[in-house]
Amino acid sequence: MESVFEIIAEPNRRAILSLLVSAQQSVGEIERQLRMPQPTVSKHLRVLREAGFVESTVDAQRRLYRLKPEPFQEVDTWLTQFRRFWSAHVDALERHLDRMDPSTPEKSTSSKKKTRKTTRPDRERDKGETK
Amino acid sequence: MESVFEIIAEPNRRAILSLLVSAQQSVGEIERQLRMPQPTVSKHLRVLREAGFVESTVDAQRRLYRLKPEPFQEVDTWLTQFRRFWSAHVDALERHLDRMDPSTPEKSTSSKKKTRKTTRPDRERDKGETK
DNA sequence: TTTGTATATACCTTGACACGCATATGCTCT
DNA sequence: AGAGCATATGCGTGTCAAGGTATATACAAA
Repeated sequence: MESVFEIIAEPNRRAILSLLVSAQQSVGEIERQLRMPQPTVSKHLRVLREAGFVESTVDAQRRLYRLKPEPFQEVDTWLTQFRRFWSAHVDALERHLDRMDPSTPEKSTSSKKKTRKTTRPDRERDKGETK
Repeated sequence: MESVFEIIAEPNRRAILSLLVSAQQSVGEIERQLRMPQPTVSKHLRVLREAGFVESTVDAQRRLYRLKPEPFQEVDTWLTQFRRFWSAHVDALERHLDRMDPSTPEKSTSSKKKTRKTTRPDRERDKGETK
């Protein structure tokens, strides 16, 4: 189990991580909310723990798990190299939309500077290939 | 092969994607730069294409592959839910460092407002558990 | 100590990929 | 048409990880 990417490739693990965003949780709570058998939860938590995604503290018989930030930052760092690229694409799309915008009917590469957060997706994607 | 996360879990595929950031490449160029057998490259490209990470155009016998932005945005969107969390942690670390900063020796929750890009990692991580 | 609860681990089976190798398809040039 | 290059695909194999079931460990309460 090498990289952080293999860790988050597993849907159940992503579910666990999402659960832990709101607050720390015990194994039992995770088990109930996600409706998965306890050994499964424990195994995934072990993987997540060893990969540094979570850490746990002992509370009597319970173990409380919470998120750790580093691996997420690692993913984000990887993503960085593609950001320039995709924001360029977004800009291209934007120019294209500007061009067909009735409020700027002529050539104009647009004059209103929009403060764009390059980190956000511009639209949802639900074109085919879901299966 | 469901999610984008499974796609990028494969190291060779990530290598291919990184290669394509700089410019579009033919299969043969990828093959040579990454030193992997041609069928392997083609197979990974197929997966990447079907997942929407790349698209190709035909140039005689060559096929030129280039990146598509959408799947990366999808990963970025997923990461979003954890950003608040990890920037909170960075802030906590920051406050902690402030507290032991000789220039602000007393209580002070710091007064200098630093413009922080929450999207960047604050440090490298290479603590144990790599295996 | 016994019983109950919470969590971790061991063992087994199954399935999904990734790879190597061989081969097919497609295009170009002579 | 035939030779040669570029890319795709099919098949057999090995590996590894996920899930299920059973069991072990640890703590708590009686």
